[in-house]
Amino acid sequence: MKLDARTIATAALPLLDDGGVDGLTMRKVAAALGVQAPALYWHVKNKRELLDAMARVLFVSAVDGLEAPRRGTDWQDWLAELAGRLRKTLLRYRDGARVLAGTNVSDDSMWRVTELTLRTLEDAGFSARDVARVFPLLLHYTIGYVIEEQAQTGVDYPDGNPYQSDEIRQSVDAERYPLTARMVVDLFAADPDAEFEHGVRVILAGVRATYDLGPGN
Amino acid sequence: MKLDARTIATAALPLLDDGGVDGLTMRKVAAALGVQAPALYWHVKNKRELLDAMARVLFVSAVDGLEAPRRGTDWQDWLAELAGRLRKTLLRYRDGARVLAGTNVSDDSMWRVTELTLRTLEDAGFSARDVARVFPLLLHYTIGYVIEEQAQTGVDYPDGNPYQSDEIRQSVDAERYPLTARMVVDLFAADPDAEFEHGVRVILAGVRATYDLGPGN
DNA sequence: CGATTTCCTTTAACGCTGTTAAGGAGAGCA
DNA sequence: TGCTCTCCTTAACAGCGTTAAAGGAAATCG
Repeated sequence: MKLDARTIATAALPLLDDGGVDGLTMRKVAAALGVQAPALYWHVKNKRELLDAMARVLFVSAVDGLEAPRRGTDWQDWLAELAGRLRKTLLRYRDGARVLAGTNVSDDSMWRVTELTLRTLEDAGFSARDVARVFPLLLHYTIGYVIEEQAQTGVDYPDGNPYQSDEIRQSVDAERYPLTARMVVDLFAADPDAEFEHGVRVILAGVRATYDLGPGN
Repeated sequence: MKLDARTIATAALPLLDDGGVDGLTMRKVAAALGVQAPALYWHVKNKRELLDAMARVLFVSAVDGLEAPRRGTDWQDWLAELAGRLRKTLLRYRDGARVLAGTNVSDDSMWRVTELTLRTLEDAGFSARDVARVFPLLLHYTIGYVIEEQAQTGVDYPDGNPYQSDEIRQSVDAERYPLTARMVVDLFAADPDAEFEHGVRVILAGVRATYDLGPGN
């Protein structure tokens, strides 16, 4: 097999599923490729760069095949789908969001999807200034949401994950904090997909309400 | 000095500033307390638990002294201030957001501020169901934003931080992606405080637009 | 009072990590 | 043949989180 940063990163991603990002070692990655650990350093400067490459692969696969909104498609639906795609991709591997978070992804596909987004928003009538703020807003929310989401199922707690609903339920004093107690119950009963989508919709509603839309919208 | 999880965590936080969370070692923390590394394990089960304790200290100090909105204070201003406080606290130490992100903070003060938020929103006329969604929304955005923010100044890249504006500017093809090229320039010229505040305001506008407010609001 | 127990720390050591140094096998080319 | 370039190997290093075992100080007990 031909080795390069991208193939290494691609091989490394599934390894996240046992042990998460903390459990990912150069030796494991090398073994998965049938190679010794130092061999990786020919293609990748260090582990940080491997993680960057993994983040890139993740992002690219999230926006792969993404096209400009078809005529008649609402810009909000299009953005919601983009955020949903990104989330689904991050959820495919344990700690996916932590891998992407704060990583410098400067791939061509990154700029391609950014440009697509900006153009979509400009077409919808937003000013250039406003447009530049929407994409980061959605991105930050998505990453924050998924990090939290994956933390709930991810971390290996030897004796009882404290994210377990029962654990948390018991830790909040229902006498003093009745609203919180009820919220916690609701939160664990909620469908994460719907909850995320809902958050995106709220943000998009905020975008709509905040910015001046040009004539015709 | 009396040692316990909280004092250890408090001593550990400033150590984040050199090396970030990846450079934080039990031995360094121990040294800062004038003690040998294994001594920490009497007070803390493992490093994960130390990081949890650090996250708790961070969160507690963020909401310390927080009070319900004074009469006449808009609920939106109050929430914006809460988010701003959290951000400022996370920014005090390198990788502060990464430390907090996805950590299980089940401190009493966590529930106190949650209850405060919920009550504030209920007073503003929101339904219980809707109310439970606003707090996570702001939290996720804030964490996502600050992680990104700290990544830009945090990571040690030996030769040139690729988050540097010049680096990124050059990596985007201004011919094919003109809107993106302009956005990148704007993004680096922007004031991060204002940008964050703006994002919060958009979200709050979305909240206002999305949910039914009871009579009188 | 000495003996015992409890609490907290120490020293020593374990297996594992990321990473570097040095060298070798093979291809392409002179 | 011999040189060079590419890519992998083995060996080794310092440093990591963590555990085991022992020690010392202070409180408790008889």
